[in-house]
Amino acid sequence: MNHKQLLDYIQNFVSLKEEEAKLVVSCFKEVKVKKRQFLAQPNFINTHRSFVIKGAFRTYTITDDGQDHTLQFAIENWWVSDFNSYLYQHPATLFIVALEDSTVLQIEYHKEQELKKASHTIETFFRIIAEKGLAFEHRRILFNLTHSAEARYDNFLLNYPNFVQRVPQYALASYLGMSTEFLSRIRNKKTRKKS
Amino acid sequence: MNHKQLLDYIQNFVSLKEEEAKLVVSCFKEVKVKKRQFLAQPNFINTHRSFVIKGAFRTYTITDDGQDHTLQFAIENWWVSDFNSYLYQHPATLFIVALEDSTVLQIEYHKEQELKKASHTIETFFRIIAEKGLAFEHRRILFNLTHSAEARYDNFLLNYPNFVQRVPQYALASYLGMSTEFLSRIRNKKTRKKS
DNA sequence: GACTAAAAATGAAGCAGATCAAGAAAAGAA
DNA sequence: TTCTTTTCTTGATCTGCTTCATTTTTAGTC
Repeated sequence: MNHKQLLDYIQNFVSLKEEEAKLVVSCFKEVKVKKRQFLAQPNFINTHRSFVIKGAFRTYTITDDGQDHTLQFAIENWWVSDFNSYLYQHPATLFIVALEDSTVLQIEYHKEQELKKASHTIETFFRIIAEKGLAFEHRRILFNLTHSAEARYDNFLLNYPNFVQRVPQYALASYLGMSTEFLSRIRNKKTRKKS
Repeated sequence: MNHKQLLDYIQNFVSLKEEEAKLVVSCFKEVKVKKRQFLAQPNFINTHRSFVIKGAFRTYTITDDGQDHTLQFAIENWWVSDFNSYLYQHPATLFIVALEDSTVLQIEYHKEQELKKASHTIETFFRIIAEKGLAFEHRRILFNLTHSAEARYDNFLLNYPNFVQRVPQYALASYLGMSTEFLSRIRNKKTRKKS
């Protein structure tokens, strides 16, 4: 049962009572997505947010000049959505695409509101993950402001070594704010050094 | 009474009962900070977070090569802290300096935990501001990834026209991820165009 | 109002990283 | 296995932005 994975994840942060756990489970429905399929697209509202059970996703936008920019990746036990679209229930600006055949658990926006209203503990859980997300993005912004392209790549490699193999290089480059070509050069320089 | 300003702010998001309002008020203490004084410094834990009643602050770091990078500004009705230090109660990496003579209301970390535990509504409030903060930083990261230095400045000007006068230009430049000189050139180009 | 210190402006030179173009390698599909 | 498409690599050239050095302007202080 895939809901166990979600409950385990939640219980890292808070302890749910029996009924709360049941309530949570009843609000999430399983969805399977094949590689290259989309979970969300610009102009459509993100009526759901998704918890990744298995697989990997990329959240990105395409600018007028055709350039591709990655805002986020998500693998097992991460959440994925166009968060601005979800939070404000406005049309999305981002694509969310599956990088592998994936399974997610989805909750509908209004169901989430009900959950948070019904249980102080669940409210606490959502507060905690929002705060952690915010702290994470602060670190990211600061690191991006203060480091070169190469240092950003090194840092990513250090923090998410397992991630790198699962993500196409052009996507990683655009996440780190550099061109595919430049990331290719950085990598090439490193492998030459090592050997 | 300055606590009214805080309560009004909170009640934009949730409705507090009489006792909850009193409880909140009892947890915040007023602190005055003169221009150029520090609210926080690297290596010290942010034991408090601050709600700005009056004045302006800048949150920044200085890299080994002496460069100054601004993570955040805060004016009236904004929160200010080294959020990673506050959330995890770890030593800070950021300076927080007053850009003007300022007044803040401070809450101690453990008091905030108690507040959130004591009241579902207050928990909801903190969840909401964390979510809004997260959505904001997502927009910021995406905009930074997808736009040139000049466009980033234009966007800031558009969204925070009143802010620009209160913030030194070198600080704004470092917030927007460009050198002071380059921002100067951008501005100069614009004023020449207009006249 | 004169003096001092901090911030902003300006020119010249340099560079990190982008762009363009073309080929090589890898992954999917039939 | 072959064919097709996508991804990655590599070289050549270009540019947005930085850095450095100096001057001008603004703000703060006695």
